[in-house]
Amino acid sequence: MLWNEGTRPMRMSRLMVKTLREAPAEAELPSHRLLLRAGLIVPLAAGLYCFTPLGWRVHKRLETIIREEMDRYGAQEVHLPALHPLETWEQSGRATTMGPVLFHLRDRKEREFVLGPTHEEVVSHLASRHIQSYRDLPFTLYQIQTKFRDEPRPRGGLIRLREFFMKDAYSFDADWESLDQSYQEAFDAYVRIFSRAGVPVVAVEADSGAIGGKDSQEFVFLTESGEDEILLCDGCGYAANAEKADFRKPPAVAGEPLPIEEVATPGITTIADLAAFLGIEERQTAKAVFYLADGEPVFVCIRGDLEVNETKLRNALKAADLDPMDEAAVRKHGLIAGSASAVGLKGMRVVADPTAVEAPNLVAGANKADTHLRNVNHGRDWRAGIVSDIALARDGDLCAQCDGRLRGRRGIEMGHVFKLGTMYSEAMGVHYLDETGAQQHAVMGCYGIGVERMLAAVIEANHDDNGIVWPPSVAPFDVHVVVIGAGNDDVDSTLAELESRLEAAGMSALVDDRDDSPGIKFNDADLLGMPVRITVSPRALKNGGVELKLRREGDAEVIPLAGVVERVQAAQQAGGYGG
RNA sequence: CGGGGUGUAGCUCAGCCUGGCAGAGUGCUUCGUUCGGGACGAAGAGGUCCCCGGUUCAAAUCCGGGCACCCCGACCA
Repeated sequence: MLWNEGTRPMRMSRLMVKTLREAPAEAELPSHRLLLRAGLIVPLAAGLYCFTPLGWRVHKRLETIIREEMDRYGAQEVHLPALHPLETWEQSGRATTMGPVLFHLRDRKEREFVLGPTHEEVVSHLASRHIQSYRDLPFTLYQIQTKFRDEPRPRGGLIRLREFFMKDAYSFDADWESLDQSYQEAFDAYVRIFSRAGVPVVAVEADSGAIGGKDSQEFVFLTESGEDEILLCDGCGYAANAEKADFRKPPAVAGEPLPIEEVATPGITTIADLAAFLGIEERQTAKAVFYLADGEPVFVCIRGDLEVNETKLRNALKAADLDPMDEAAVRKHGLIAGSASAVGLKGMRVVADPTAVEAPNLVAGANKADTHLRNVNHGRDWRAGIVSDIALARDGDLCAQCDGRLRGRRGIEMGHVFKLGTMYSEAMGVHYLDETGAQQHAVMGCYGIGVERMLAAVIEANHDDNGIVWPPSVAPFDVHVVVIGAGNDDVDSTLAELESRLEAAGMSALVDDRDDSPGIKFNDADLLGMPVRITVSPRALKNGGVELKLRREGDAEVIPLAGVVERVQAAQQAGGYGG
């Protein structure tokens, strides 16, 4: 649990760190500001940071927690190359689907390589060399390794990097039932990892993409500054990424189909205006949205009171790429934005949400300006090529599973567990012979955790106005010793005694021996955030010992030197993060 | 890639509009006084004013182009 047992306490005067009184202007997130102010990281370029000794110690402790929990359930650590031949990515087809995020390079013989953004292909290659029989399954491999992604927008300090450490694990099973168990083991390990590291997370259902796959869950750290929209039911435990979230849609206004008729709607181009103008509800209208799916025009229709979920739409279309049409494309395909409908539409695919198909007598566009149609009915007036749930769940919507309501929250994805299935084992040739001698593809799962992102979240979740408040499990040092009055014989001898006691107990300590004022030292101690602060000073000695203060609590107390180790241990236990 | 913002001392920023000695705070060095919550005095060091080009007697300042960084959206751990 303590990798640095027996090491001498680190002297602040020797530690390669410089705290900053003010954070650089570009840093906005608390974690970003504190990482820079405490000198844990130093920027090199957008999305690239150097870790200082202090920052790297935290990184290593997080890695240790991850390794222990992965090893605990039998996952086996490996190391895979970060440099991959381009052919490996062509073999899976992801050289094109992941195209823009891949960093490309060539060797001296002009052979093309990429820097690995993830390792499904390579681990599949490795596994394929081993797996021959069902007797070789199941197993889970993992590594903690650098990933490279040419992100469109690195951001938030350690939140979104171009080079980062990921703990990525891959399970190989003979069938889906066995995968369920491997998946559950990984899931349980993740719960323990985040709990130990002091990162509160919620597991939410996530989109598994158009590439097949089955269950997929994300471990999300809830924070206003998060980039993901999460929906949580206030009634049952349902939690899902907005991309995936299911909800109960309001019922349609019932009625027998009436004859279609044109109505003049001068200047009306939005659903809200249309409903107000005609004195009807938004759910009595049909909303039209236009997309380009892999370059092909797609007409999308949904009931007017709902929004389109682009992830669900992409999946329904099995499209790799989906973008809303810009004005030029809208014109090019002869669509009238604000007055469009699928009635009489030709030359493009039509995708509809069931709500637009089931509701009778909707008001839809007439495909000419300032005009709409009343009483449009699916089947009679238009027909969708694809009918699929493409509605976006929003804050306040009804839960699909209980009578509760969904609440929208923001969050950052810390980890992802995903039942991949056989996509990669088919592409990369990972197969085995079953009991009957038939060739089968291994069923895979993959499980990722972003280490730096987790570090940032630890700080987001554990800080106050004065600085970081490390959970004992990941603090760079167990104890921060502030020395006041160095040169005084009693202070010097007490410090020496304290240091040897801490060392003997296997506790790591940072000793602020700098020739600075007490105020500077106390403020730095708060900023750096070690769980326990011990002050050695003439005043404390006069009061019978050294002063001990917990970072997460306000008051200090003087205790005899002999009681220090015991108190520090108690504080570590009380931290609530099983070390 | 679209939109917005910023670039001047290690850090935070002023100066730019209205062209004319490159500045403040903080940090750093030295000396002295201090010594329990970012002390005080004195003396110093520190600059490609993001880059390239243009205008001008003269450019941090005006004009053109480029780059970098940050923030918001489409993607991910």
